[in-house]
Amino acid sequence: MDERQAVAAFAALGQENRFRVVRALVTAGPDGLAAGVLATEIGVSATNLTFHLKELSHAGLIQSRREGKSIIYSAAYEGLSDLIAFLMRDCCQGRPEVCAPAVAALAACDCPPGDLAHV
Amino acid sequence: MDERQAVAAFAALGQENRFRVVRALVTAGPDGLAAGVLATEIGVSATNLTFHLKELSHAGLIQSRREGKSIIYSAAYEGLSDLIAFLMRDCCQGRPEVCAPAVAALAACDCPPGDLAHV
DNA sequence: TCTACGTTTCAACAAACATTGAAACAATGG
DNA sequence: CCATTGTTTCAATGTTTGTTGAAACGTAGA
Repeated sequence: MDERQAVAAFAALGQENRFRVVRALVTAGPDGLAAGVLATEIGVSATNLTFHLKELSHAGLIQSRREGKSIIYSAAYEGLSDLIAFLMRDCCQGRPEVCAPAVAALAACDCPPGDLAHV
Repeated sequence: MDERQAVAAFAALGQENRFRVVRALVTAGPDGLAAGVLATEIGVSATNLTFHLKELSHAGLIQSRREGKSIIYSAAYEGLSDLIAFLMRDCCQGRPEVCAPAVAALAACDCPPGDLAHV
């Protein structure tokens, strides 16, 4: 991930409705959510949602697939983790004041302990 | 850090010039950089820089102090690490696909090894 | 106190973004 | 094949954001 992509991703997340979309999709997991469901969940019109979804998709933070009449959106885990990684790489710069607290956040994360055994 | 603050921080970082300011200030360390130095380094007018600095300051990502004629800006490490922590907390949600790669980034970070011993 | 320097404020403008409603498109079931 | 449901496209609009130049402010040195 280069600077341009990172800035685009930050811009995508820097909008309330889009941020909520991402959160909803991450929470939903790999199965994702249909556009219509998302629209009601976020409380935004279908038209407007489409606009934001395109924005997020372009930023590489979400992806979509068709399933019957519905279009199912889901979080792009790779894009999200790339962003976290980029932010940490870019901001740590040899300063534990920045990245050490992130480690604490990691501990608070709900991931199954075994999956992080290699830490 | 709540959702509103996080979104504001993302929006602040979602602009090329502001992103570069933050990177320059993190790189500069706690001593920070004078506004004028930043302006030439980023390649932006003093007026415009002030605009972006206010934005970043409002988002809690930088801080300033006066030193003689100059105003010295520096990174707000707490704000930055809060943001990383928030992103990880919010995005991991029990999914190691997201946070495990962040751990790898941590390993790549240049922090003095001893400071992360408690990981 | 006068002048120079570094920075910010202000007002104006252009560009980008978010939101809306109507219309079009794609897939399904009758 | 028609009607229905779910989603997107399009054009129009209001709002926010980024940029600019001139003017003002604060500090320091002569």
